[in-house]
Amino acid sequence: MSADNTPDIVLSLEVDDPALADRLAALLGNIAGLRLASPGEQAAATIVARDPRVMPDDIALTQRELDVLALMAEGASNKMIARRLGISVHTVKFHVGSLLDKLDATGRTDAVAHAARRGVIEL
Amino acid sequence: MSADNTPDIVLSLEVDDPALADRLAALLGNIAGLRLASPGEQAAATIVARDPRVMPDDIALTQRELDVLALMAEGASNKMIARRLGISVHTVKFHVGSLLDKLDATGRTDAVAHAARRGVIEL
DNA sequence: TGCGAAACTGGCCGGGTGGTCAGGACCGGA
DNA sequence: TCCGGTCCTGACCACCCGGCCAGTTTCGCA
Repeated sequence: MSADNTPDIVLSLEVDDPALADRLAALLGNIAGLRLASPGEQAAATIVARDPRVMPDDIALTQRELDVLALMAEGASNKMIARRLGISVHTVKFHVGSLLDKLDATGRTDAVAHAARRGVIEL
Repeated sequence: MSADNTPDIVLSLEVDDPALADRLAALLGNIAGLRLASPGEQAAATIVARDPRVMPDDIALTQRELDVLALMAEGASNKMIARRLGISVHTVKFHVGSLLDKLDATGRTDAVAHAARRGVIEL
């Protein structure tokens, strides 16, 4: 806490680049009125710096995979996707499998999260 | 630029609460090695603070639900979440059920998408 | 002191999911 | 012409998911 009665502003760090994170932590470490959050502590604000990852070249999704991905992001089940695209559930599973592979995801939720992070889809 | 040859770290502010934004700007304004971004300037990192009042009205998630939600967004299965939080799979399902209810989602993928859209979690 | 909210646990079960096999049709490039 | 990629379909199976029922403890608030 500062000298006055105002509590410190608690900041948490979410910086991918370790070097940048270290520099920020060092700079912000001992500033009056400011404090870095302990792990798990609720922060008033968060310092964010994400790597803009290479994407469109790297991951080449086919049009059909993009169709399936979009419906997955809507929370649709394989059966729903099949109905909407007019194909069989088997084929949907086939595309979902390809997506999990290409996006390096462990499940459909992870796939949607990865795709959103990489800007492949917009939530 | 600092005295040494290392360029300043440029920070941009994305803080909803004007009072908090002012305090942060004042605190960070004159730190050697740090600089706040000019409007439109590309920043190395961003300080983010979503207005805490906007969302609890809308959707009031408990801390535990937020824990579970965060792990869901990482693609973790119920079993993984249970292990990471040190609770049983049943309890995880309980929280997931609450989340699906509160977020008006049909499944975990939908829940993560909804939460990301509403800014409850950051992908 | 009671009462509700939150967190936690258990069992059960229908349906969904993901992986693995198998195949066929189409099309463009080597 | 053959090859690879895309898209499509089928079957099988272990596992996961979500919903249902039931219960416990802890904590804060009226």
